Formats: sequence, C-alpha cells, structure tokens
Amino acid sequence: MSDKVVTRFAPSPTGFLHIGGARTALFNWLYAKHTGGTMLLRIEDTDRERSTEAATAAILDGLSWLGLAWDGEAVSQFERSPRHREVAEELVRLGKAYYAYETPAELDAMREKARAEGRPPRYDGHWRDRDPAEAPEGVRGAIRIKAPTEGETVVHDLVQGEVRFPNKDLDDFIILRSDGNPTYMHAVVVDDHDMGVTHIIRGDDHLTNAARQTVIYDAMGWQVPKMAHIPLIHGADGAKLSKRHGALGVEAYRAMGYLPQALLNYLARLGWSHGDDEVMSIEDMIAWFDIVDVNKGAARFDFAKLEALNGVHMRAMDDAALTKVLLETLPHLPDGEAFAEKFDERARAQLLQAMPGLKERAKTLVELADSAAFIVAERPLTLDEKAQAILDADARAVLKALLPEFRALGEWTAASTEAVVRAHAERTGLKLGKVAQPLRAALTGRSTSPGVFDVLAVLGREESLGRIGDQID
RNA sequence: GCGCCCAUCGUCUAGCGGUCAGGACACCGCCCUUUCACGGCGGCGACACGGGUUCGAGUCCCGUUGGGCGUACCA
Repeated sequence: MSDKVVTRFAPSPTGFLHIGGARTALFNWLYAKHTGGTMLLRIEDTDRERSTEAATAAILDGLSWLGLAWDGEAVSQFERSPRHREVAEELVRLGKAYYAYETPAELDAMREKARAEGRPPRYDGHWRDRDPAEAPEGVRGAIRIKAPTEGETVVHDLVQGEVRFPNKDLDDFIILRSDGNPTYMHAVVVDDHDMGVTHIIRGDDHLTNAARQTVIYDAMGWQVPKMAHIPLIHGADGAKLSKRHGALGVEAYRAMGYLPQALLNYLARLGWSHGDDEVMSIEDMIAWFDIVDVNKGAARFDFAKLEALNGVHMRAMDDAALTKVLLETLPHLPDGEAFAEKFDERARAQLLQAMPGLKERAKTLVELADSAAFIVAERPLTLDEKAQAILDADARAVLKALLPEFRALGEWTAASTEAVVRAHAERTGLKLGKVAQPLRAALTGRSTSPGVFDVLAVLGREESLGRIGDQID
C-alpha cells in the first residue's frame, strides 16, 4: 500500500454534469494532479428509477470537454451491489447492524407522530435489540446500522476543521433496503474503502452525511479517508443554484461560447484562491492548488466575471489555436452548424488573418463568431440599424468618390488601402472617421468591427470593391 | 423543530493580533483611437450587529441576526 493520493468524483447520473459538479470534479482532479495521485470516477447509479444512460454519457462528455480525465475505468456503483449487501450482512453478523421490519407507511407515521409531539423525527430503534426470531413471517427487512447513542462523532475535515456531531442525534439509518439494494450512505463507504480512496472531496451538503458514514467506517473497523467538504456555489441572488441561475449543464457553457480553460479558471477561483492571482493556466492551478486554501463560505456565481475571464483567455491564445477552437466549437453554438458550413478553405484563411482584430473585442466564442460573420456574409449585405444610419446620402457620396481611387490601387493591403483613404480624407477635408465609418458599414453591414483597413485586407480587392459598389448603386 | 456549516466593497477574494483593509469583475471618469474593443491612469465602494479577551481586534471567544446544508428503504 503506497501513500499516494487517490481522489474520486462520484456523480449520480440523474441529469447533466452541472456547474457545481464540474467544480467538485475540478478540485478532486487538481488535488490528485498536484500531489501526483489519481482521480477515480464512480457513477452513483443505485437509484434505478432516476439514473439514465444518457445522463452518464452527458457527464462523461462534460468531463472530457473540460479536460478532467479520470484514471482507470469508471465504476458503476449499481454493479457493486452484491458487495454492498455482503458488507451489510457482515455488519449484522458482527452485531453492528440489525434487520428492521417496519413498512414505509409505518415509518411515515412514526415521523409524523414525533413531529407532532415536537420530537426529532428519528427511527425509534424498535428492532435494535429485539430477538430476530420475532421477525414477522415472510417479510424481508431492511438492515439498519446500530449507531452509537452516546458521546459524539467527530469528522476531521480538511476544510471545515473538526466538526462534532452529538450521537444522540444520529439514528439507526438504513444501510440495506428491504429489496436487497444498498442505500447511498452505505454504498459510498464500501466503495470508497474498496477503491482505496484516500481523500474525499465533495460538496459541503454532505458534511452531515460524513458523520453517518463515519459510523459505518467505525463499525467495519475501516480507516476513515481524509475528508474535505467544499462550499457550494449559489446563484447570483445568494439562493441555491437553480436552473434560473447557473445550474446548467457544462454543455450549456460550451454553447455560450466559453473556453474550457476559462471556465475551469473561474470555477477554481470560486471558493479557492492563491493570493491575488486571478488569471491562471491549468498548469498554474495544478501547481498552486491545495485543499488548505479552500474557503468555507459559499460563493455566488457571476457571469460577468466568467465572461471577462473568458475574454482574457481568448486573447491569450495564439491566432491559429483560437481559430481552430472556434471552428471546432461552431457546431455546438446556436445556429453554428449552418454557419460552420460556410467556412471553406479560403474563408478559414481569412478568419485566421482577421483573428488578431477579432479576438480583442470578443468575450465569448459566440461573440467571436458573430463578429467574424462579415467574412462569409452574402452580397448584397444586410445592414443593421446603425449601419443604415451611417450610410446616408452624404456617406454614399463619399464612397462613390472613393471608389475610383480604390480601383486604381495596385497592391491591396491594409497599409495601402489606409494610405488611399487618408489621402482622400486630406484632399477632401473630411475627418478620417467620416470616410472610415461608411466604409465599415458598407463592408461589414455593421457599425463596429476590427480596424476597417484590416477588414479591407481580409476581404480582398474584388470582394471589397463589390461590397462598396453595392451601396452606391 | 433539532443538528451542522458559513458571514471582508454589488460579486469573487487577499488578510492568518499592529495594513492608509490589498487585488479582480462590474460601474463611473480621463487618456489612446477610424468605430467598438484592447490597453493605460484615476474614482466609487466592505470588515452584518452586540458583548467580551487584549496595550491593540477584520483576525481569538460568546451571543444575536442573516444565509446555507442535513434530518428518506434519494443521491
């Protein structure tokens, strides 16, 4: 047995990989990478009603997109149920657990009664010390753990510190259902133990569970792994993350045009920090991440900051790489499929050429795609409102006067077209903007774009002259 | 109800008994500039409240308030 760190990400496949899950996965992954350990993946599919194949696929796909690779094969918790049953039965044999025969209806009644009498709704331990011979005929009971009734259970948490739970508040919870399947509480313990997990990093909504799970570890005489309960992510209004906020699947973030490394950077900084460092690469995160630096308080999800960070990461990429990512991501963006088809080899080259100017004014790949649309726009261009306003009669007259000068131009580059325009402005006494603005509107159909001379160069002589001509006829 | 966790600018955070309480996003100015951005400079803006402990508390302790989680034969 080595002392290598083994973490695990254990989502339940009842939906997509949501943003909170992604961050939990990230922290597990970072800690494993940081320490030279491994991160395992376990699909917690014991709830057969709600678990789906599609959800499992979505989670795997989400992790892959983010680049959070797990080690080894993904483990199906459901497939391990014989082992869970075996341990539960051993606990009974050891006298650490027992069969209980109440029906769900009876348990509901028990809880109702307790609530009505102002007592905590806990199992009353009816079968705890009863002779198994008294078991009702033909009824298969559920197995309950014998939780300690006195003292306290202490959870040593790497983030939360030493957390103490009075044992009188722990009841004899069920570890094996009457249908022979384990409950989550039990399956987790058995799996984490069997998989050799050394560090359990998960959301702090599990902190209370940690005490219950400790009871099972103790009963089996197993060593409790190190635990780290990380704070949850809340919506912008401070309430629990819901669909309204950001509890979308990670694929939704891909569709919104975020770069995986930017999303990871943002997520990492939610609840964890490394001094004043804000922008960091994956390598930085791995080098810097440590559980002791994780905060205790929940953080709110802020799209504005994510977006800003995404802009920084896009600008940090070199043009070829960003062009490649944009083209690859296009099919995932809204209406991106049709848009992607327009990018033939020539248009791709133009996109690459325009990229320096495009990337510094886009915060997401969606914006980047949008501002690159002029490259593959069909003539005659559809002008947006502002472009229409710019191209009034005066502006069209300017373009008309400029056109012959462009036609006479030999070498067609950003520099040469700029020279023409500047000379034209000087001669006619117009401000440079008075020429550049109409030009931009005619060329792109928009009022904003990268430098208009770069646009001219990207579009090329023929296309540029054509688009200008369209506007003055 | 009971148990547990949390609490620094609007948001994310630095801080680990002595700081003009720092940074980032957002917002507002100015500069750069053919537009929009990018970039640069500057501004606004916080220790939830009340008690202690201490020569000295954002930092330690207690309480209050406010959030969150758990309390299932869900995970």
